[in-house]
Amino acid sequence: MNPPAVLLPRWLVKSEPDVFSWDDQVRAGIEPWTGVRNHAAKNHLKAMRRGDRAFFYHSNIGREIVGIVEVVREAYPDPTAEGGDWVAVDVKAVMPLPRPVPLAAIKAEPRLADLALVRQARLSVMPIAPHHAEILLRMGGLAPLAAGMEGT
DNA sequence: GCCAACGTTGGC
DNA sequence: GCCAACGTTGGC
Repeated sequence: MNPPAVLLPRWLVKSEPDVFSWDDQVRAGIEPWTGVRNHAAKNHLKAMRRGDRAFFYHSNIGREIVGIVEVVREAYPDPTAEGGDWVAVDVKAVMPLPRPVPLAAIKAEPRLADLALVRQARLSVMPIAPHHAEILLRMGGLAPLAAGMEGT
């Protein structure tokens, strides 16, 4: 049985599962990704495009990548922000990873040594290079779907 | 519970 | 504009 094929995620977003977990995301359907108050993370949110995929990571509790979400609405003013130019995007669950990928396994993989998740522990929204995304997908029990192969 | 990383604030 | 103090995040 081949692993399911999915589009390569371009991003990774973090959530503390006791605040908002993958199960919450699945239950919610479409969820506004709010509360980002870091300028680097904000700029990544602004660069997200409709249809982009993102890894969903449980920080603090679990410390593992648990699923993949899709951006369904591009950056708009964060309704939870008072002032400032903070933004939110809307995301929806695509699928869980057949095998969640723990931070420990990511750190043990030399090819992922320069991943932002490892190098910049506090960044909550980050880009993922295609070759890193492919490694993470395979570790999670999925296979990358080549661009242009959608629906085939 | 501790502490390193790092962003922000505010005095100068 | 510099930098010390402080607060927050998040891994351990």
